[in-house]
Amino acid sequence: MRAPEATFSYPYPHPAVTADVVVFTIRDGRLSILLIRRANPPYQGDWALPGGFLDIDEDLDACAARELAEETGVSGVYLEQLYTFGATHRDPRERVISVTYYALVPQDTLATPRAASDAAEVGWHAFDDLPPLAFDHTQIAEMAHRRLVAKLDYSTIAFQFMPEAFTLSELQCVYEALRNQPLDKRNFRKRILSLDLIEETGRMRRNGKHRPAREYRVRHPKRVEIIK
Amino acid sequence: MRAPEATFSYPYPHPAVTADVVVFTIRDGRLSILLIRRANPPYQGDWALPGGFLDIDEDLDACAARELAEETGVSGVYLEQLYTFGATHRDPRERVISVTYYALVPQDTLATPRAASDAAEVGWHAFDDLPPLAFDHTQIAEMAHRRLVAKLDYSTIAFQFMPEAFTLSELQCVYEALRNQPLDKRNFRKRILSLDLIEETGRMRRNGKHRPAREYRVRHPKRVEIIK
DNA sequence: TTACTTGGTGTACTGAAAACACTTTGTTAT
DNA sequence: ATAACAAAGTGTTTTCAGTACACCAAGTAA
Repeated sequence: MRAPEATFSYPYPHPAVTADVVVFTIRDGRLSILLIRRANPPYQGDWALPGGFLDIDEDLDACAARELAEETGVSGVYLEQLYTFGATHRDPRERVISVTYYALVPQDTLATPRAASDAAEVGWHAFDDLPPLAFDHTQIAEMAHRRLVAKLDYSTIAFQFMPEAFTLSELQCVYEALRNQPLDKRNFRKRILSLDLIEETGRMRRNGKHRPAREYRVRHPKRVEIIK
Repeated sequence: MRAPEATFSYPYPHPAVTADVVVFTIRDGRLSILLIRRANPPYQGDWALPGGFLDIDEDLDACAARELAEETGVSGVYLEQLYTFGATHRDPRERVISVTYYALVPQDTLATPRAASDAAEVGWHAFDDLPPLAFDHTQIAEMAHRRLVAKLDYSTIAFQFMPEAFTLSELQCVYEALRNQPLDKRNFRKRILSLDLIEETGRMRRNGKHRPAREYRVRHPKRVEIIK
């Protein structure tokens, strides 16, 4: 812990730098993001994106991953830099530059995330029904959403939402939730299988009172590729 | 001017923030970028991207535009945020976060850019024959190039390289320089004209000892649109 | 055994991109 | 004047990927 009376001086004014993360998942067939309720001013009691200040000897990506792990317990997930927000008065305390990231976590990890550090509460919120957010976080979440939807069409990013084993119907539900429109089952399966990026596990999944479905796994789970 | 003995103190260490810009143009049919030779340490005498420190009451975009104008005299061009680089020791002086941008300027603006401020020299360099660059600027330039090439396929970004009036052959040369491969003339013209984004000026261009070409202009020069 | 629910499969149509060669119009040299 | 040259300009056919579309299979539960 740093002594509170220590100060750090520079010949020119320096902004503070934070990393903030938009964590997406699919819950109950709806695209959702993870929010924390702020325990302290400013915007005390409001919902906000998880994130926090950059340590002076820490890489930006590491800061985003650390804040994500500290505030949600998630690690090892897909994390990508989104954009850097730096409007002069976006934080009332001091000049703050926010380097933002977005993360994709598999369905049903973290059914009930625990509150930690400076969060009074943590919870999933359906993206199409977000509460008002602190700072410029609504704008950040919207940009992350646009990027995610755009990447659906030319990358394999959607696989990052899938658990280790899944069925083609489950994968189709993810695509439908993200694009917000139904897809033809035969065309969808043809297209996905032709990418040759998933393979059968050999097991079957019994999901209800009907015919069981084949289980698949992603061949290279960590990799997000550009396609076409 | 700020008094040199003034200092600015914070209870936690703060990084410095810069904006650096990769300025692209097409010169003699080759994709080129604008570099400055550093007048001061570190990396004194080396080539580097134009850029500089963020003023504490200045937006990030404004900083990039200001540095671009100060060091090259260019303004009013297409400028887009690229990525933020913040590896811990990318600058030997102190922790520096670089918010990078890329800019596209029309062919033949700035045939001979003038050196200014902390640049000993300014010059265009063909992208496929760059000198070693200071800091992590080679990495930044390569990322800007990947982004530019990717955007060719799904946006109208290439028009930003064109002067007010141009011929279809000139436009095709730009696409060929960026993709580094020849294109079919008939298919190219059909595709470009079907976008309905350019119109004839009514004038003809005499470019040599052969048939003159129709001149075109962009309908909405400032706008970069996503297509398809 | 029947009704129900989701899993799983193939073909025909449509529209966009790719391949491809010759005529036109101006300039310059003889 | 005319012939040689150089880049401008112009349509059709082929190919491939995306879309539309309907029925049988396999398990569960009453």
